[in-house]
Amino acid sequence: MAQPEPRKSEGVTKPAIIQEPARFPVTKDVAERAGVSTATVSRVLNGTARVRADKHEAVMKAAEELGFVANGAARALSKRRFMAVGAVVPNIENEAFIRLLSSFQDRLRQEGYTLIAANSGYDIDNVLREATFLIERGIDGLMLVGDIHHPLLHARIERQKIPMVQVFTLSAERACIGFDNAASAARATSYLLDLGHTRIGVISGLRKDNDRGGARVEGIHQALAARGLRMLPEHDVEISYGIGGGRDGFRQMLASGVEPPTAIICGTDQIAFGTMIEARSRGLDIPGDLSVIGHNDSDFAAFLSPPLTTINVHSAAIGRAAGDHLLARMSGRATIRLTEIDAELIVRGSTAPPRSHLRA
Amino acid sequence: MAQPEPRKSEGVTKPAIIQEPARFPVTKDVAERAGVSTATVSRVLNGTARVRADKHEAVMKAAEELGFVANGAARALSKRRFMAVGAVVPNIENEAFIRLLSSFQDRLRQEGYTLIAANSGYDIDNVLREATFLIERGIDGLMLVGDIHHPLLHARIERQKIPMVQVFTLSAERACIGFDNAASAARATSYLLDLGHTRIGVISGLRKDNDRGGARVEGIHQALAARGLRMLPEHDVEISYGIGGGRDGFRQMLASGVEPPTAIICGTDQIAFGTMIEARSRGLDIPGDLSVIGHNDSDFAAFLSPPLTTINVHSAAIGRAAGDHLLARMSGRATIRLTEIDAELIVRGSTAPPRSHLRA
DNA sequence: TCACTTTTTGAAACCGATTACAGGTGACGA
DNA sequence: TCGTCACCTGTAATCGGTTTCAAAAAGTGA
Repeated sequence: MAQPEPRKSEGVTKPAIIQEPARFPVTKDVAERAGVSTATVSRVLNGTARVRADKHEAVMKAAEELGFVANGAARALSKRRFMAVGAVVPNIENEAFIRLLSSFQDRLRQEGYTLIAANSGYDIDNVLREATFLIERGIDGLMLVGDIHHPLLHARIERQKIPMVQVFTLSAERACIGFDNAASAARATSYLLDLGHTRIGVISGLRKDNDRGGARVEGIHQALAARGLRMLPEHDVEISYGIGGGRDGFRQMLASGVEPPTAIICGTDQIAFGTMIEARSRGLDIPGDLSVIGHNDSDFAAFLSPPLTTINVHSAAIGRAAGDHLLARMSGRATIRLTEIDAELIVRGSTAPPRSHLRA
Repeated sequence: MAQPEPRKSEGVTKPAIIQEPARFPVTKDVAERAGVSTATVSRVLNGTARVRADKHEAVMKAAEELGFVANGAARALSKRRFMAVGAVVPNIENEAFIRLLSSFQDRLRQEGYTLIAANSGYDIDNVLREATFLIERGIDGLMLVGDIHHPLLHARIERQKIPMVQVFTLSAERACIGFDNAASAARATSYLLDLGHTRIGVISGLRKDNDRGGARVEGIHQALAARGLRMLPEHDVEISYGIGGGRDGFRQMLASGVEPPTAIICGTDQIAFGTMIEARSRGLDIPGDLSVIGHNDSDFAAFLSPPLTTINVHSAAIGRAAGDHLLARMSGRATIRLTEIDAELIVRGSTAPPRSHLRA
């Protein structure tokens, strides 16, 4: 078992053969092997200038044989281009953001850019932290969700002159791809009002540091006010995300003691699903006793019973447009500051006129 | 409207004031402002060596005032560490992989590493392409899903000496964090057999280039064979992922004309959900007429009616362990080649003894 | 063949941080 | 006061590509 003790002389001799750092090949190695200069290697491999056919071939052959892979850091340093963009989203596990990132990445990938995504957990300080981390990495562009961020963040982005685009929002100052959250929520509310609902509630995720969520609730209030109605404070509940959250939210609303709403607008389809489950478990009929509207048109929304009416925010289209926008900015092309990709109400079976309305 | 023609002399004069490249500050700028050398700036900012208090302060102040942000590429080049790891997953929109990536990233982030994720769409050539792209970027480590990859890929990884770990699989040769897909599927099958089922079917996603999916089906076959049973070819269907896929799959199974199975094991909870919907729409009772098992324990699984029996593959735990593993390898620490994080059958209401069995 | 373009090419500078190394400083004991 | 040592600090080399510049080679027309 015991290793034989190495002979002393071996220890003294330089460990030539054994140690052999086995570094991976660099341009210089390729250049030597092909009998050209490193400049020529670079020219061949990047196609940046004409090179005589025989040398071209020699370089290709040498690179192939050595299994040469360019060092990205060195390239980024000399080109002053990192070929990567960053994105900070509130929650990487949320379907809307996944679709956003997925289409955003696809678009960038087409032009050779890499996406580095981070999540902030809906915390303004985390957005700053993660974005700074990405900026230090050297990203060439940045996508953020929403318009309200740490003031230091904007300063940092401007200082580094990093092209930035905000999504799911329309801001007065910065480049945005998105929609008017208040207006779209107001539209959904008007739809419910037109059906005859007057007691409308909302169950949303946490609204702290979340301008979109806040704007949506604001839009609902406005639409109600426009018809001389208002929402009871007990009908406005804020929960942590998810199906369980939806159940809790609705339970909480009922526990408040006031007369329950006849319609609820939920922050996500998951919350809407939870609300439906809780309502059903209490013997309520959907949509007869309670209409429910979700957000994002998740896979399962159309398959619930009844199928869920939901607001499709077109995450994938927004991601693609954000990619287009940043790619343009990064290559110095002109861009439109605001791109509106309107949210759309998909009416399915979970909404109907309220019973009271039918009776009247 | 027309711009006034610029005076000729202006054209000749160098555009000094206007142009001003406005480069962002680099170490040298900080050094000058603080009256020290760049070496000291580096030492202060990284805390790599003691520096006299007054200089330390001067550097911090200068860096702050200039809004200095270190250039990641330069740092990566000189440290020969990129501080990023890559991951290639089959489908970024699949819940299991999202959880995997999310926990993997959290773990890495704790040690200052960045995750760069790519997806392959279950295509072996895409895995090669994306992984190569990441390697060129200079990643310090790599996570792959499954054990079967393009031979060139392994060669490339070895050549560049990049620590790599495979997840959701247990391979004979390479470092893995995962479980035995065949064994866990066999266990689920045995559970159904113990309930009295004899006609068991499977609906899975595409199995091409997907060793995990293949192994699972294999495990089911083995468990059946162990009791002298076998699966009808008509009961083995392969579909594209999703709820719609599940519906199609079950419809296809019924359309084949043979007697339908009394239990079905599905590749994902989405597929299981689709199967349940389709079965229900045909007047079948679950679990009375059909038992259904899913995979991954999605959020909604517990909330379906009946709640879905499913195999929890512990994606988050696997992601965390994969992070631990790579972090250890990247800092030269010893690691265990195989870590088994066993999948677990969560029994809920969608499985029960078959009617025929009860009658008997 | 010669003068003059045009195309290819290599040497060396450069990107911006880290770090090996050598030199400088001050403290302390003799 | 001097030597020694511990501790700081700056100079310069380094990482591995890209790119500028000027020289060399090749092509062109007379």
